[in-house]
Amino acid sequence: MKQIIEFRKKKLKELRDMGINPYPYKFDVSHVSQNILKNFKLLKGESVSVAGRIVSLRKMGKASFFHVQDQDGKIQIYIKKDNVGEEQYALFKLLDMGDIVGISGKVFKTKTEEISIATDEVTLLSKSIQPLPGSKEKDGEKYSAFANKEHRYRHRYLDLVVNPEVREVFIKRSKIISSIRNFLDSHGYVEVETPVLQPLYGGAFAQPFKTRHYALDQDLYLRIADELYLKRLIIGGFTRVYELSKVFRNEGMDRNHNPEFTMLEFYTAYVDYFYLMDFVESLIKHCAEVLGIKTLSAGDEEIDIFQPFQKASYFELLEKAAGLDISTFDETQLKELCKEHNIALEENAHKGRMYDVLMREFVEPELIAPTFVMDYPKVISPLAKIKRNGDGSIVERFELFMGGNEIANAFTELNDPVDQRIRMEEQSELRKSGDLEAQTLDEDFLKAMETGMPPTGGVGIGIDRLVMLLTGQRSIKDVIFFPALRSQPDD
RNA sequence: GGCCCCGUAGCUCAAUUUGGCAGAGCAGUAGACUCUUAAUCUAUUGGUUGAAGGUUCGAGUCCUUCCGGGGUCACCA
Repeated sequence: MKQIIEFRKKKLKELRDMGINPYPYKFDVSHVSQNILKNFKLLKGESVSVAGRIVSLRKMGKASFFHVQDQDGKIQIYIKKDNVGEEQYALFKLLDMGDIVGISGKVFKTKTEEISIATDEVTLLSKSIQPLPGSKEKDGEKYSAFANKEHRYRHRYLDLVVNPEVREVFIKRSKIISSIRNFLDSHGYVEVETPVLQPLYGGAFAQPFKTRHYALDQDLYLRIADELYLKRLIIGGFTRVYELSKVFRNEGMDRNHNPEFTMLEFYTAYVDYFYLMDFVESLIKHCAEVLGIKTLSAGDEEIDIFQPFQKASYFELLEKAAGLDISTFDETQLKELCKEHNIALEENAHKGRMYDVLMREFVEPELIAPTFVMDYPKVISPLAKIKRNGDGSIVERFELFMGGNEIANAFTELNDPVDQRIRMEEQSELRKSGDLEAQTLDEDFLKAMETGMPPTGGVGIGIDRLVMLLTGQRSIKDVIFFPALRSQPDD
């Protein structure tokens, strides 16, 4: 390792002695590789210039081949001593895998029918002194691939250079996000920004990250949701707003959780959750359309995204799964039911918590085809409005499940300030009794709601999980460039 | 946080079962080679076996602790 870097530095010195700046300032690029490969007939024999990283190298005595990788592909370069002269070929001989070069030359096809560029001039654009991980491939099959996940996540730049399919996932991620923005913009939504640093956190059940503002001499929390601020904007007169940004939750990490993740929340005045179901369905179908996807694979099953999404009620699903009329159960009966199925419950678990646990155990993994689960218990939904024509224990809330994963969470928002105060007080009580994730009472928010909030529908969508679903990735770490890892002092 | 698995050269991996000289391919270096493509041929460098202790005549291998990762359960989205 040390010796490789020494050799590279020696080459750097040789290059400088030849009067070559190994780190020049610019290079004029006329074409990208994919463009040349697609338009060979037009470009055959034409002069082009490309730039990129050397990712394969077959040096021979007086003529050589290598591949240069640019933004979305790579192209073979042919360099012949007779064509470029002694000096240029000597420069070429000092190049290594990983160096960034500019090539100008003429487009042609080799004996073996590979579209290539015959070099007129090669320009070193950046000398690499750290070696790339070995990677060779034939017919798409990789040999000694760069596969160690930890190395890939810690050195994502290497992963991106060596594993082009990783780049594809992130290109798709970008497309999904821009298609969401386009969709919302074209439906009259205004993109807004609300505080990341908040004196009180709310809008979800989670523990926050805490930080300190020195000038204010005050503790602040990194937001766990955008909800309460976006509703303040609805109260202020905006009728359609969205925010697409990071939120932070101080909880365990695994295949489905990163401590910071990207969330979309949007709020629509004068609509209820029925409207939102249709809207979310169109939004997701729009993303799939932009990506050109028709089906998703979840385990062995193929899901048709363009089928109409199903709708089912929370308690119906739960009762069907358990074979019992659960909505009439009291706490003791629920506790026994959990016990029967070996589901662990914490000491202070309340009724809503038990519903939630049972749901997760019996129902959610079965929801493969896109399904809106409707009408949640009030106790686990302190910001949602009571179901019209109901008994008061159910709220108008839905979650969208696809492939067994929760993708969206939405309610007809509670806008009755008196009821909202009661619900927040209930959460406060739960908090006092030891539920660290119960929500805090936000007096300023209650005051805002007392000013009058229109009937409103609100949706939250976990973008990372949507991207996982639409790109077929099994780990959230594979849709986040730099996933959270414990820091390593050696690095 | 609990449990299970893993960590050996720049990369991919052997050697761990049964303790006995730390190895291979690729990458690198030197040389040959004017249509190669996992280029080829010849020669060759490269190691604190994640870290620290312990057992032993002897530890990559056994034991303890720690560090890091993966999986899973719990919690959550």
